Amino acid sequence: MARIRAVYYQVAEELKEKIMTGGLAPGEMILSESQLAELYGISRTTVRQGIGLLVDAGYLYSVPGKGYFVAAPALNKIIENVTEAPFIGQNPSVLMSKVDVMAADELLVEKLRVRPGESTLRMQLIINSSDGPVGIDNRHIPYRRGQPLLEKELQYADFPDAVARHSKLVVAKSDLTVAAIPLNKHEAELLAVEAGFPALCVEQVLYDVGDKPLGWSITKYRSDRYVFAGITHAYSGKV
Amino acid sequence: MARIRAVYYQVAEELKEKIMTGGLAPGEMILSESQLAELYGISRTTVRQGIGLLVDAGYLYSVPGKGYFVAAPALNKIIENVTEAPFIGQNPSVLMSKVDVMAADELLVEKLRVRPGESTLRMQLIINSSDGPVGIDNRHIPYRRGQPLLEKELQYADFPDAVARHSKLVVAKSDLTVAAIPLNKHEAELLAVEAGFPALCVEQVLYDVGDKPLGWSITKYRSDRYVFAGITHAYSGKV
DNA sequence: TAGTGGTCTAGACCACGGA
DNA sequence: CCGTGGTCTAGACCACTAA
Repeated sequence: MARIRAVYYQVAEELKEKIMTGGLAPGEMILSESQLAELYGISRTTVRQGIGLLVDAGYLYSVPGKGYFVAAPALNKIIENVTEAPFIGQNPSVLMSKVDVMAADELLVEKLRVRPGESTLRMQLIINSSDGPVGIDNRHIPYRRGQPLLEKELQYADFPDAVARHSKLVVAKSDLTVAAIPLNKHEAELLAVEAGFPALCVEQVLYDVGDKPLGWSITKYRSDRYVFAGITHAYSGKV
Repeated sequence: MARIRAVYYQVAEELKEKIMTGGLAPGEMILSESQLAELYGISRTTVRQGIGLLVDAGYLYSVPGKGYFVAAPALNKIIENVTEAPFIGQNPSVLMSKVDVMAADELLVEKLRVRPGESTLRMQLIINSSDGPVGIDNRHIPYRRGQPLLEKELQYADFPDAVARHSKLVVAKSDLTVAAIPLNKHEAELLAVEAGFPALCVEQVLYDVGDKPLGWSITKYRSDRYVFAGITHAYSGKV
């Protein structure tokens, strides 16, 4: 085997090619590790390294005691989110319009699992483009006594960043929902449209490694100036 | 080392623990492969296997010639999509309301990159729950001469499935956008609301391995009966 | 020059599946 | 029983980084 790329990488590419061109059908078993090692004149370890790439990428799966099988391709439900592109309009900028500490109401108790009445940091940010207002972002973080309010940190970073900096904890998970809602009168005013105008409502709850809520953000975008976009793949990167 | 789990797995878990409890800060270099091998009394290969898990999961990254470093945790932009949960209402069912072959208009030429006027298969599906209509799904697939119309295949499978079966090609990628739009009079009638009612509009273009469009689906959901939901993680599965 | 991660070898033993 | 993948060892050479 020539050494343009690593040998294990070539093994992976060759197998992938056989799979993608139909030489190996879904459900079919491929040659065993030992057979491939002998076929290519390389060690079993190297064969395993190549096959490992294809398993990780979703082309193959292993059945211990039997062998490797070609996986049925299926668009998995993993979305690579593109957050920058969807702005319709240029030069997005963010303006912190309100910051205060409020007592947790029912909604905050539910979202952040704090005690009713507990102090909560609330921020409102207006997202603008050169064409005018795009969205309103309302962010809520449980207030920790003695934690200074670093506005510049909270303002400029994106929400997960801001929360991680403020809470000094690792944001490990987030739940995300995207919905369509009509804007109420106040929101519509801020976004320079009439009440009832449809908005794209992106809500995100951030959690630490122990599933404790660290922050809650709800952003309402003018539907004519923002869309939520992403890409899904049947096979994941590499090889 | 006891053999409750594989040794390499224990190595990964121990390192992960050190990272998550702050014993190892982001940007910090960990012990080298050889040092860990000696420390645990195992081979370098086994250490590498364990470290590999942490690299894949996003806890560590390697700098050849230098060492492994603790990665700064960041909620990545990968979303595990939950498609089943978001139905508000029970017992979703799908009704194929229209199937025909149409000549490609401008929109179809853009989305499916077919020639203007080319035959295109069009389907309209109404999504219902026990509470009433939820959404309208419009699906478009380039028409291939001699490809029989297998309604039952096209109706019951989800769109990527249906396209894969019909085109007999692997659906490898899809572009997805989620937007908020007001329903027009006809759509509003089908969904039993008044015109202008906000809808969540989920659009998906499916591509084969060569980025050739295989199908285009645009679904409009009643905003009070459907939300788009997902989960994001800073670290990906395993260990 | 010494140490690092990246690649590769030629073995070994194990649990498991199937004939 | 033999073949499979899963784990593990004890080496080797390489390209690269840093002192």
